[in-house]
Amino acid sequence: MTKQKFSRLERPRERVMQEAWALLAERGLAELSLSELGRRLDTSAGHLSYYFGSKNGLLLELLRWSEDELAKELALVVESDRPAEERLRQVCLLNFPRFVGDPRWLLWVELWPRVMHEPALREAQLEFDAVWRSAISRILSELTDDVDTLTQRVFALIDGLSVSLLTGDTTLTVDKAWEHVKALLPAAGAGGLSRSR
Amino acid sequence: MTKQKFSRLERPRERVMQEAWALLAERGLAELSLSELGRRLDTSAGHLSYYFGSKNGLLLELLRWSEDELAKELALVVESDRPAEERLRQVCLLNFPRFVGDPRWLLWVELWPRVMHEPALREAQLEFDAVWRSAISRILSELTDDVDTLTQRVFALIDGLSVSLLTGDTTLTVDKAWEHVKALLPAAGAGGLSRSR
DNA sequence: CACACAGTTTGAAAGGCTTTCAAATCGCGA
DNA sequence: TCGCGATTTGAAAGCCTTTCAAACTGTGTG
Repeated sequence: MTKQKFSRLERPRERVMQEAWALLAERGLAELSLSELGRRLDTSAGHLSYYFGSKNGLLLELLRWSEDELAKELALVVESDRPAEERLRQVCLLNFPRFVGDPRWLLWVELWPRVMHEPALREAQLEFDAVWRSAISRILSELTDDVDTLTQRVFALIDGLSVSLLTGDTTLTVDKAWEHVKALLPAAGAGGLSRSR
Repeated sequence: MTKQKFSRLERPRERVMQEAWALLAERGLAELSLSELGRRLDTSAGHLSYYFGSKNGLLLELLRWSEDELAKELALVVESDRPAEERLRQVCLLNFPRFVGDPRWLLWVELWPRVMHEPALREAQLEFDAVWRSAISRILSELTDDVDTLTQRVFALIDGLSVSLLTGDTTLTVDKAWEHVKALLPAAGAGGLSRSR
């Protein structure tokens, strides 16, 4: 009784993910329908709904798929022996949107307004958040005593910067975004932005 | 030829806004349909679509409606003669979500992922953002020389904190959120979070 | 080797949504 | 009072997701 549940789609699963990802990247969230996805994959919307439970189920799996991938790279970064600041920088670069409309952040943003009304989504949010939070927390513990406070601050700033990068704020670049995060770290070099007088 | 366009709905318009707002607050974005709204207002979905141009049109008007309201209060705060830090605090309190699932922030979050593909939405985003950005900017100019940089940083942090407040992060309160923003200001009192050694 | 059967796939149906449309209605200015 | 543009209605069109029965696998068993 080997559990062969869904096994037939196991290889194709990857294909579904990639196609959905591509669709998200080129057309945006509004255009991602199970119908359209089924059309592109030569299968039926009904089947996709069955396989993922629901459209939201697919979106969640898609987010999980990409977070799992990133988690591996994140572990490497966190465990490297570079200086804390450099590790934090790499975490930021890993987390920031790679380009305007990056599907991963599209999914995150889509998740937020639904979290209040759907416990399953809230759970997913907490689960994925925890990965990044603990990574940041571990690094910051080498730089500050009030780890929780600084982690919360850095995490929120990263979210805000990511939204700007996602939506295509032309005044912000990834490098600048990192500078903003770095500025939250305890004074290692130049001080804060004060008023010369 | 007095332009009476839409005048018949002008008074009822307020009622539409309020009902939509209430619906958003109690049931969330996923449940806000023109059909449901029409049902509650004893009119038809078709009419709402005609009047607002589209469902997105309604959402945009709803956001504009609430931003306009806040802009008035914002002006009062910015022009008051309290110390810069206190004015900034009031701006933050004005801007942060008032409760978990605050419709205004629900609308903001809904706006973001659509901005890349719909020029009209991008324009609205820039317009509304500018109001807050310039208010923050004006205040920060009293505290720092590099106004643009600090404004961008503060603005991003506020966004990130707002998302946390919106989704109901139990470890964050409005007061704590303000403390985070305050910590970005040039050292007026206690220094940053460094590591005691 | 055939068969049973759980698990998968299909295509159509159900029901909800937004948007469009023609027809009915309204109300202002002449 | 009438004409006419603007509004309102309700139904239709066309999309979507989800559900469902029916057909189809492939694997383990007799």
